[in-house]
Amino acid sequence: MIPERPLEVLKAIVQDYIQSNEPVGSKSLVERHSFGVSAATIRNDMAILEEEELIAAPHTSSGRVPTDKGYRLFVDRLNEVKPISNAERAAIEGFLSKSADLDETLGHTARLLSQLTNEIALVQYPSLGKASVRHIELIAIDEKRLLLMLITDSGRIQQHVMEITAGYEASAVEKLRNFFNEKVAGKPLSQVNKLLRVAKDEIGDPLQALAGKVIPEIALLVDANSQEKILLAGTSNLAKRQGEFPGSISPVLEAIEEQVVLLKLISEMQADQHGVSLRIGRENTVDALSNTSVLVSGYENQGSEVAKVGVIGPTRMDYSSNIGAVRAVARYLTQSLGGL
Amino acid sequence: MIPERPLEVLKAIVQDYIQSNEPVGSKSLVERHSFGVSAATIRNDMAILEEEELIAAPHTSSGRVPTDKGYRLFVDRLNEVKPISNAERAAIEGFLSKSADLDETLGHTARLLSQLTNEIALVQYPSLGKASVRHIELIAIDEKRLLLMLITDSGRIQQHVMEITAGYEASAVEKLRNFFNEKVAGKPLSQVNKLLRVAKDEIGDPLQALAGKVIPEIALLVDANSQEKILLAGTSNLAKRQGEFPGSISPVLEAIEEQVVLLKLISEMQADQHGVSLRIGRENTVDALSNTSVLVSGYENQGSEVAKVGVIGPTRMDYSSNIGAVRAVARYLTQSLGGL
DNA sequence: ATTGGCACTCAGAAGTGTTGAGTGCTAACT
DNA sequence: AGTTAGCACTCAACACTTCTGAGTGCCAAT
Repeated sequence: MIPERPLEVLKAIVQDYIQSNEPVGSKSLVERHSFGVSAATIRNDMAILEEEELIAAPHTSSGRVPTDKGYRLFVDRLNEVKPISNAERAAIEGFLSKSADLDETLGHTARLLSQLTNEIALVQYPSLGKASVRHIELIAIDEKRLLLMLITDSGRIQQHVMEITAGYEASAVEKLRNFFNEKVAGKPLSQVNKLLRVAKDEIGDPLQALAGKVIPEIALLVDANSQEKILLAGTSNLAKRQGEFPGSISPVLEAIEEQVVLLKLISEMQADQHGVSLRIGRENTVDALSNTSVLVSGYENQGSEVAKVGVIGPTRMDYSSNIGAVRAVARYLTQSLGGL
Repeated sequence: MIPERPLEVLKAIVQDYIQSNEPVGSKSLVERHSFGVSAATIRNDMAILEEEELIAAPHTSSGRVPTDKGYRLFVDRLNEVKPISNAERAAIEGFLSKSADLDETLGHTARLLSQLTNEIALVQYPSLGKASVRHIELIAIDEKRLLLMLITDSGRIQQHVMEITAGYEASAVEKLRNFFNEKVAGKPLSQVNKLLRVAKDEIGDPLQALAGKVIPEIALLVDANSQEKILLAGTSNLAKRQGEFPGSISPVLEAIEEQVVLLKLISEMQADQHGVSLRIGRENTVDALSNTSVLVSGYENQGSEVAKVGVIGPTRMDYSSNIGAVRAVARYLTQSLGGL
């Protein structure tokens, strides 16, 4: 077991390093914190920490830098989550309350979170899961075009304009709409395609042709809905803060633009006691992300967790603030979705 | 007047410099191009060019680099626009043909252009201008929520979900919709708010209350439509290519994220003989952009130019390819909008 | 257990050659 | 006239060295 003071020292090292991005030495530590002991004593404590591989020296006889393991211990045992400020709270509430539908809400959330943390924000689209159809709408825009809308109970509204070569009756559209809604409203998305295919044969002859054209388009909307997808925001933060990154940032950018990899990664992550889940450095199975930490929290809709929201940044990110921000945003997002 | 060969030399310098990002010297010039004369002669030509401030030396006795003026002459008189490749054409067509509504189309366009050029792409939303209402739609989602849609003849579809505290009749919604469309369909957006406000008083009593709630929300949609707005894509290209930029890139990022500045800048730009408009380096009135070139082309809707699309990159961008790409994308965008 | 003292280490800054790509100029050549 | 070879000159970039200071590890004294 590691005694108390060395742990305090670790905490101080992490904090100083996050702030300065410079390896921190015993002397500057005693200057900036009041341990009530001398630098030499701190050095002894640091020797213990190094023994435990919680800190490491970039080169012989330089200051120390926390290892992934060090950050991990810091986050799990030493770190108090900093609650977001009132100004931030106001920003979140103001931002999210303005959003009308799902796409807008998620887009706002991503941008908001990236501004709050100065990191890259990610927002996963709610998975198909138990989502079901609330409503299907068909609108005749003009003689040759039909607007299709699919509204799910998760609040997502999707639309698609389709061309109709042959003309059609205005009343036909309305009949078709009612017919579709009768069949699929309230049904889970996963069943819609099958239901519609079956329904097609039941339909009366004057509508049959039109229905044949519309149904595949609805299927496309449903598929687009079930596609797992991640929204990113603030990638330009990376460019701005590039000096804080060891090595090049291009591989990082490439990795996070690779949706599949990212989806796999965050789907593996399960919330811990803070209500968030964190992968530090090499804990990420993705090689290009070995210098970054990924921090996510789940958000809910209809009472069950549907997807994740979080940030990606250098391992030396400000965990206190970021955990607070991600947690708060996830909470407000859940709340905001409840109202859609 | 500058004689022919020196101009050829300038052309070669620009091309080599764009390719290598290194100051180019007389010797490497004769090696890579066949001028049929010796390096010494080229040096004499370069002296002329330097006299004219078309090229400059970053430091005494190093290779030369084109000045803004040099790029300008190159683009105006020496440069043949490289037509886009078949593969690129296919990519554009494939990409844009898939888009359903305006937002989607513009989003795709921005991403496409940034991929095509490896620069930051910008797409300006069509200005209100002569756009008019094609259709207003009201859809009852459930007892307490109403979905508002505004479809303009520029193909833009906007939606907003509003909460209704008091209940309402299903038929009332339909009546209201018909009423609204009667009043404003086909009318210019700029008149919609006024028309609706007047119409409100004409409406029968059972609908009055509901109309009173809906009309302000429609006004919001109209306003959102008239707001000038720019879409950016590929800002992470900057991070990847950062070595090609002199100095830091942060100010550049900040400048282009400042929509107002950017809007002012591109609204000043008028197409030249290539069908595109180009500001090179300090020709941009914005200080932070003195090392970048802004290249835009107008795109049309309903036969009149509505807004601009283009790229931002280092002054040493590949003008040949980029002009081709921007032009092509603008043309396809116009075409694609015609079909909405 | 803590501390002052001290020898030791090493990255980074500052200073010192060396090299080579590149220039500008002149005198000779066509 | 325009072109060219030749040559002295410049200077960024690189390699190499020296210097410095923040930092360590260890030990003997408290």
